[in-house]
Amino acid sequence: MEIHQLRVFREVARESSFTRAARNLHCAQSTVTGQIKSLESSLGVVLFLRRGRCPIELTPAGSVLQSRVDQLLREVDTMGREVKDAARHGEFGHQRCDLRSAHAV
Amino acid sequence: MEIHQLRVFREVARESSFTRAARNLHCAQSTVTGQIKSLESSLGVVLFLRRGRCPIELTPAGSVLQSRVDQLLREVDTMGREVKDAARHGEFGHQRCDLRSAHAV
DNA sequence: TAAAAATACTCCATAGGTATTTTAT
DNA sequence: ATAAAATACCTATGGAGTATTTTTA
Repeated sequence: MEIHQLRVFREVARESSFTRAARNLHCAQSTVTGQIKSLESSLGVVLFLRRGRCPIELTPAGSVLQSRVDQLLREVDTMGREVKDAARHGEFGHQRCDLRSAHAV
Repeated sequence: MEIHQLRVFREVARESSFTRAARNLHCAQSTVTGQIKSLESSLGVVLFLRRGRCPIELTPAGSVLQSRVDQLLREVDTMGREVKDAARHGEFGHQRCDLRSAHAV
């Protein structure tokens, strides 16, 4: 289970469509299929019932994931923002914060 | 930022050492270095101050990440468990839960 | 038959390893 | 000198694409 796979999952579940999710995510439909497949195999569960035709349907496992994934991705994004903020205007009374020189090789 | 990178980060921060983290995670020291580097580059920040010698030290950005990552990974693991549980003994009064046949190709 | 997902294939990026070098104590 | 991290290099996996096939409403 990886974060980028959860983002793909969220979009597929929201759209009930691999094709529309791919359009919204600016990637190929086969990429979405692959991401969902590898997410499913890492979890050991099937998340969507495919019927060769839109709209696809969530399995019980997929429903549970959908009910959790939004909140989790929000927390991930918040965490990322806070980490970046700490690097930018963070605690410089903390000695040896040579982040800029370390960054600018 | 990916989940496996956050697991590596958590262990490095806990141990204050790339080498010990690698041992605990059963992987090579250079793998840990690489994971932390790619995490840092995806976030655009430096997380550890390296001094060619143990123990390494967290930057302000690294400290913020450390203060959040445990909780987040716990939620990830909980979510994974719940998804698997839903597939195993989940809502079978929900019609067409043919997960087993879909699984056993 | 038409729209959507799966598949086959190719390509490239990167995860992960071993061996070595650099660095700081 | 020694212990730890960085680096160089190699391989294998998998992410991402295009083109095609399969499926079902």
